[in-house]
This record gives sequence, C-alpha cells and structure tokens, in this order.
Amino acid sequence: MSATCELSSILTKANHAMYQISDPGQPAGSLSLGDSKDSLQLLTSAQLPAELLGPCKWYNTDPQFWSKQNVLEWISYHVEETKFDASTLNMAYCTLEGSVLCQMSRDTMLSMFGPLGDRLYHSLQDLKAKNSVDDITNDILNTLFTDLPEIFAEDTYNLLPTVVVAPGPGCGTDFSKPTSRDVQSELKMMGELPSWSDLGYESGPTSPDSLDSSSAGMQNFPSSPDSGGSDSELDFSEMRLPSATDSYQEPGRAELKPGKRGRGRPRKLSRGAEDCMDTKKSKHAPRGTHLWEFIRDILIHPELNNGLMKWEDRREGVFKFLKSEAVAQLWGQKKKNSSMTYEKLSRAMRYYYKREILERVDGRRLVYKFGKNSSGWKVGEVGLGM
DNA sequence: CTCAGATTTCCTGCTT
DNA sequence: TAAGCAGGAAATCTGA
Repeated sequence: MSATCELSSILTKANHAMYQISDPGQPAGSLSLGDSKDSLQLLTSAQLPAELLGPCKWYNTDPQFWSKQNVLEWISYHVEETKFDASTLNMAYCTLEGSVLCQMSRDTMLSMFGPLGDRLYHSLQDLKAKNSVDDITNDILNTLFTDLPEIFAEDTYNLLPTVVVAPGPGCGTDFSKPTSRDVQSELKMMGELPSWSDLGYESGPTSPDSLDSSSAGMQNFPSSPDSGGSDSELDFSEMRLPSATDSYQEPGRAELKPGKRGRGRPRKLSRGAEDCMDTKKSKHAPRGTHLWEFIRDILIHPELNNGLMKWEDRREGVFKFLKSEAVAQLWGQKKKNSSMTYEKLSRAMRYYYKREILERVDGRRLVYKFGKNSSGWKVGEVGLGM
C-alpha cells in the first residue's frame, strides 16, 4: 500500500496543477514559484505535469543550450548529490551559460569548482554525449513514469538502475561511476524533479546550533543566504497544497515498517478515512530540516511565497502567517506528513522561543519574530547568495 | 545501544 | 464559537 500511495503521490503531482487547485487556504496561483521569471525559475506546480513525468530540463537538453538557470540547477544537483559544501562555490561560476561551460577544460572546471569540478566535468561530457546521441533513456523513463508507474514504488526503486542503465553508453547522466546510489538518486531526481532541494539546499546544517549569521553557505542559491544548503529550503517540487482529491495520499503512519511507527506521539485514530494514506515516511528525514529555516526561506522570497506569509517588520524580523494552514501543509509536504496542521506547526514554533530562535510577539495572532539565534533573514544577509 | 535534538501529536486551558 | 496561543507530556526519528 505504501508503494501505491507513493505512486499516487507522484501521479497526483502530475495530475494536479499544484497550486492552482482551489483550496480554501490556498488560492490559485499561490506559491506559483514560476512567477519569478527572471530569478531562478523554479520548477513549479504549473510545470509539474509535464516535468514530473519526464526528466528534468537540463537533463534533457544539450548543455550547449543550457540557460544560466539550467546550469545552476545542474550544479545544484551535483552539489546535493555529493553533499558538497556549496558555500565554497563562487556563484558567478554557477550562472554561466551552458555554451560557456561546454568550452571549458577539465582543469578549468577544477579550478572553478574545486573538488566538484571533476564530477561536473564528467557529468557535462556525459550529458553532451547523451543529448546529442539518444533519447532512448528519456523514452524509457517516460514509459516508466507513464505506463509503468508502479516501478517507482518505494520497494522497486532498486530495480531502476538495472532497468534504465541497461541501454548502455549514452543513456545517462553522470553514470560514469554508476554507483547504485548515484543512479538511483539520479533517476529519482528525474522523477521528482530537481528543485530547490536540488539546488544545493541540502548540503549543510544550518541549525542555529551549527551556524551563525556570518557563516555557512552564504552563497547558496536563490534562497537563504546562509542556508548553506539547508534541507529546510523550500523544495517546492515536492510540495503542493493539498486538494480535495488528495486525501488518499494522506501519509499518516499506516505504512511504516513493521514495528516502526510514525514520528511523534501516536495519532489517535479518528481522522476518517485516512487509511490509505501513506507516502513513505522519509527514511532519513535529514537533519537540517528545520522549521524555522523553512519559514525563513518562505519569507525571504516574497516573489515566491505569494501571500503565504509576509514581513511585518523586516528589520526586526517580525513576520506573519497569512495562510497558516497552507504553510503548514507545505511544511507537511516537505516532511512527507500530510497531516501537518498549523496547530502542530505552531507548537514547534513555540519551542523555538526557549531556544531564542523566535521571540514572542504578544497579542498578535499569527505573528512571530525571529530571535537572536536565527539567521539568514536579515536584509544584509539575504541576497548575498547570487 | 544510549542519548540528545528536533520535531510531531495530543491535550487542557486561556485569549482574541 | 472558532481560531490561535501556551505549554506540558509523550512519542518517534535521526545522527552522534
């Protein structure tokens, strides 16, 4: 069932124009990140159907024709894959045109991207070859996604490398050293889209305990300057606001491994027909997925958050939830927990008071304030990334 | 295996 | 009355 629901999740993504679904807490267009045409063009809900059923754009495009954004996404993907410290990258190098990139020697790339350069170079060569030679893989993948979606069910991920790599040379991305993990994640990525998380947001811890505002990944992509690759980054590709048709996707805990339960206190049964709910719980809910960072990242991208939240006093770090439930749903999607509610989210927020990541704002509903142990939201900190 | 950290979930009571 | 807010308590998961 888990597999089925996972599949459902994938297909649902494909079938619904994510944020266009009318939702009480989420008017159409909300969070349609693609609005920011000039900034990093995030893969959005609107793009989902087509994108989701096929490999991501850079993967399918001859690197020669990559836009800066494609380059950024591509680099980000590898940053994440290798858990490379994105903060060491010069962002100027990450926004080159693909054509420029293609003319670079391996040494040049090494000098530009450091240890990541080698991987990038090989990936680039592979992609150049691939996109000039065949589309077999794409066809296969499309077939898999459209005709044999169940193959992407959780337990069958392991089969993918075999299935897809089989076509041989030219079939792929960075398969030069096709470790199982590489291949799987690559494929998985193609299925789930690269997005903010693929843009390097998961490359480093950013909890207040581990970073201060002056450090850590200040050059990370569009979002938080200091995310350093926080997993808290808005991974909108994975996020979509729920619609009435999504109930079956409710993850709940019904399908955890035998003997394992979902996170948190056991939920009381009574939520109606939530039984088919399940997307697998993230097996490794990554550290660094901090709620406050997630919130912060929504806030520092006003062009993207589209009315979910707003600054009340940017300088002071005071912000307000405008669509509290929608934010909670997004958070829930990020954590693969569609039963997330604002109530729960707010409880977690309140825990931040003690840690001084947030400060109380008395008497104002839905209003919070960043505390001294938070970072990355201040005007001076934001925007350094690019 | 233990432990700490970070939630998640539930609950009660209070406030707006 | 509903929606939020405050916290306590319990439980889980992950990483160290």
